[in-house]
Amino acid sequence: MQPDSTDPKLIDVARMAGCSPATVSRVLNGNSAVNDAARIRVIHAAQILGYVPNGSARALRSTKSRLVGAIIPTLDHAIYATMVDGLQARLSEKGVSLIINTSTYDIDVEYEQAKLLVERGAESIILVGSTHRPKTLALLRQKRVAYVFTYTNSADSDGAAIGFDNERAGQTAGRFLLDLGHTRLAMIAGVTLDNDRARGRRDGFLKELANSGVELKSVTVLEGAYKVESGYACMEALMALPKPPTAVFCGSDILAAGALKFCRGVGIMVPDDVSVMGFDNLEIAELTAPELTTLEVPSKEMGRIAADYVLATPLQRLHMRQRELAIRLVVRGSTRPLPRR
Amino acid sequence: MQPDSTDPKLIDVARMAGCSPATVSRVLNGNSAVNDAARIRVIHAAQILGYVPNGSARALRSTKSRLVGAIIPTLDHAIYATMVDGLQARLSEKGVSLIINTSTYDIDVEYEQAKLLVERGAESIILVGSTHRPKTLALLRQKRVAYVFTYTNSADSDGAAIGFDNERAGQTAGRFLLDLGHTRLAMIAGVTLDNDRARGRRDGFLKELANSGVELKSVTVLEGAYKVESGYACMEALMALPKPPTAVFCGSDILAAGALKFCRGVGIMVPDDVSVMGFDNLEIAELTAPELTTLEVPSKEMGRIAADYVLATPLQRLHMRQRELAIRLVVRGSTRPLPRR
DNA sequence: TTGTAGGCGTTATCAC
DNA sequence: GTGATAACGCCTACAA
Repeated sequence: MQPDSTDPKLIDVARMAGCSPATVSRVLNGNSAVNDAARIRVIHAAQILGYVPNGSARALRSTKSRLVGAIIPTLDHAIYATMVDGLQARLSEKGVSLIINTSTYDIDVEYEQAKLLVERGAESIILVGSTHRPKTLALLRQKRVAYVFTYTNSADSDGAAIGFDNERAGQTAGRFLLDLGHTRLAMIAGVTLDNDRARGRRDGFLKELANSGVELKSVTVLEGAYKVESGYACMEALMALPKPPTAVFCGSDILAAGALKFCRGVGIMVPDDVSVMGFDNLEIAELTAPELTTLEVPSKEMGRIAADYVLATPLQRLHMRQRELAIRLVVRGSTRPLPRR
Repeated sequence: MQPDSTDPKLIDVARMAGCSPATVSRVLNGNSAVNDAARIRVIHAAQILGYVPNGSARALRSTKSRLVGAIIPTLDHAIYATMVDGLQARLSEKGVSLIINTSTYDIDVEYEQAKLLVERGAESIILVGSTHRPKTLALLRQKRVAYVFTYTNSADSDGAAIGFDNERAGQTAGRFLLDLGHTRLAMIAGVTLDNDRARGRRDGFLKELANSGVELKSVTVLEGAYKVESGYACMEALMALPKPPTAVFCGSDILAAGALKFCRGVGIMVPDDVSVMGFDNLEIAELTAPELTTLEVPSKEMGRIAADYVLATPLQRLHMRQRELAIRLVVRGSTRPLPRR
């Protein structure tokens, strides 16, 4: 917004309404009691002049910015876009604006963006996962910016966590495939570097297999970025093994969709030749052929709950610091019991 | 950010560096010449103190907020999420923050959000399409906020447009299907109310058919929200017609995917029984079976170009006000020539 | 090259 | 219930 001498300010509204700036401010903020007649005049004057308050001045004087920040890995993954959609919708209802930043899964980039958000006066920041640079969290604490981890259930001492137990989710997947009778298993995981969610899912999956007596050295785990091509390439590698798996757990529906695509291309039948399981329950999970068995992650709800948390008072927050959401197993056509041979 | 007496301010940095606030400001803004020794001392002091500038005070004093707003219909549609991803990435490189708002396709909601963005001091605003409330644009003009339309090629007198000709895109789709020999055609369009993009695609499609002598009253056009279920339901309705179409153009890949899903469920073969064409070239277009023939919309690029526009100086912008991007036809397996009977 | 001083638009603290 | 008045933290002439 360019400065402009004709741009009406609060003082102009006051003049037109025949009162002091203080009264206008009171009306605008709905705070203390103001005479009804005066209130009407102020509202009317503001309307006529097309007055729009200056948020910067407001923030400066009141130390309340009504700004919240979010740093997510990317918006190109529906799971995060949906979370942000829910977050924004809820914040918007309360007149709070959301600044969004993507870190491309890089926690150093995340730090830089956190700094910028602090500078902009963000009152709270939503982060993804629980793996962050110590200096990032130190900065937020020092500047008294509330922060929330999402997609995880492990909060640190100062922040909150809204999400689920990725390790348990991985176990659930493992159990499901084991119960189907599969013993030759493999996993296409997301990149686990600096990514507690991907790591948790993998560890939980392997743990469940080990608990059931599966030899872990027989379980191939490949890692790939959350892209269709990665899923494709990893599935190709898995099926080229001397003893290919009969069931593959993928760390994301995107990877699973890529795996399905590979199978379709080379004539491998899913689920007859191999069962494929995804994670997230994205829209695509219902569009592939066969449709994907997967674990549903409540992204939209997570965004809404994160919004509720940051909108709450510090006192209310105490009861909201740990919020674990349920993960639902969605069984569709991409998995089946291991046939007896 | 809560106020705090121990929170270092610019003046504290000045004291520690043994210089005046003005010098600190100059160093921070990299403006005028400052003695190297002093510069070093300032940077060092800021570092030690963990100084973070107050964006509100900066914005208030300099009337430059380094804030840009975007109002999009939803983040649950990959096409917008991707555009925002590109937009944010580019803005971030220049230290500009992005506030994002979703309008849920409602131009009255859009107006409210524009007001809030103006209040926050957004210097520019990215909008989708060219259909907006007159008062929305009037507000932006009055407050001297630059605005950009995306996904369209029709700018108004003050704004810029970065996108493509939806009508021509619709024609392209029509021509493609006609050239394949189809004459019994139908369309599953997006909701056209207040949506120039959906309307343009539909009108262009019908225009091309009419130009080629197709009786328009024989062409069924259904409208549905951009959801899988809508595509499914509309396709169901189309195939129940006395003379079902042999080719269906969908206003979005989402709708097309829903259409495909319906066909798969009831055993209608695509493309043998009916050709289905999408729009957008989303990731899902390569994941369905058969894969979707579609028109590629350069969402990511649009976001980047929109960012370049708002980052440009007013003078540079003059050459960037209309930017038409190419739409590419992507032929895959969901369409085929009409077999001779 | 550096410092001083004034004010950006608003809200909080007082008196009245 | 209302009005002066003084900041909030920073930038930017202008002066030195």
